[in-house]
Amino acid sequence: MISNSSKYAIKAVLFLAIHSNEENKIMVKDIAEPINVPQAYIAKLLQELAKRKLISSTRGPKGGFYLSSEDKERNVMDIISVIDGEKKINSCLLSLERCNSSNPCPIHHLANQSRIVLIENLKQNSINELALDVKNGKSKLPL
Amino acid sequence: MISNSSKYAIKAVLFLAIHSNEENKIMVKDIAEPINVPQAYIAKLLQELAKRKLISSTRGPKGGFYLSSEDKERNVMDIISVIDGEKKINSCLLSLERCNSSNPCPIHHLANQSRIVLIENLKQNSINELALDVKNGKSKLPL
DNA sequence: TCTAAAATATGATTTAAATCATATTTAAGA
DNA sequence: TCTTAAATATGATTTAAATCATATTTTAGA
Repeated sequence: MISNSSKYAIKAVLFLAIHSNEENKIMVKDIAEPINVPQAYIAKLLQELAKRKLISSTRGPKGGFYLSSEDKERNVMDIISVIDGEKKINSCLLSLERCNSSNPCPIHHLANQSRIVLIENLKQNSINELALDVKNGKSKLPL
Repeated sequence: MISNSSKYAIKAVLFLAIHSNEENKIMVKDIAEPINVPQAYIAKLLQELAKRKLISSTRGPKGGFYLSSEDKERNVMDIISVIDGEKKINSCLLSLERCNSSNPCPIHHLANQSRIVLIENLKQNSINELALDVKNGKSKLPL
């Protein structure tokens, strides 16, 4: 339903939201360890996120990754969509191609509503709001 | 969150609920095709389900798999628990070991309630009830 | 303009899940 | 009791996801 890669990407973006800004960029090697993801792996994901404009980066000395203020207005579903694609999270619990509300599989009504709620919730808060929750003690690190 | 194996197992059990009973057992080869799962793969899963007493089977000529009336009182979560284990579906969306309501990760409150609802729903209906829904046209095949 | 430090691009390797193959055991029926 | 048809047990292979490795490009600062 959600890949490991997406989970790692979400962790990395949240980490950047909490610790970075335009003036304070962070290098891959300083991201990997605190979020418990192998460095070479998170590097690849960060590159993908940067290419797809969900995070920002600059090369060279003093370079690194960070979130611009626009980046911080994104939400968690944006990240999942980029890494996993829309199809994966939107698919029926049994991965049936034809299943939908007018042609429901035998467990459609057990699973569908909660998935819709989940997706809605994942769109509800901006990355910035989630980072503020951490700063206000409403939610906790480490990732 | 839910493995392919669990999805296949659920499909097989629902198929048996709809088409089998003590007097009418079904062979692996007659299950695989209608539920769109490779035969050797579903065979292994059915064997596991039988060993764990979620479905019934007899060997030899006229043998096959079927659901006893007790088997039909099981629910979908029972199947997931046997195939994937409890941990997988109960884990935090970010797979954080420490995340829980009193120590919530940054997206805990976005994801937790819908997961609880999903699990509750998957326990709510017996396999028999789900099969009746199909017979009454409330839900549809194929799987 | 040179050097070093960073991301980027690309592809190789590893691992776990999914899939396949087959010898063994059990039970029905001739 | 023999044969055959079924599940069972076991392990091998394949595939996709996860992970690792490295040459290239860009940029800051000397």
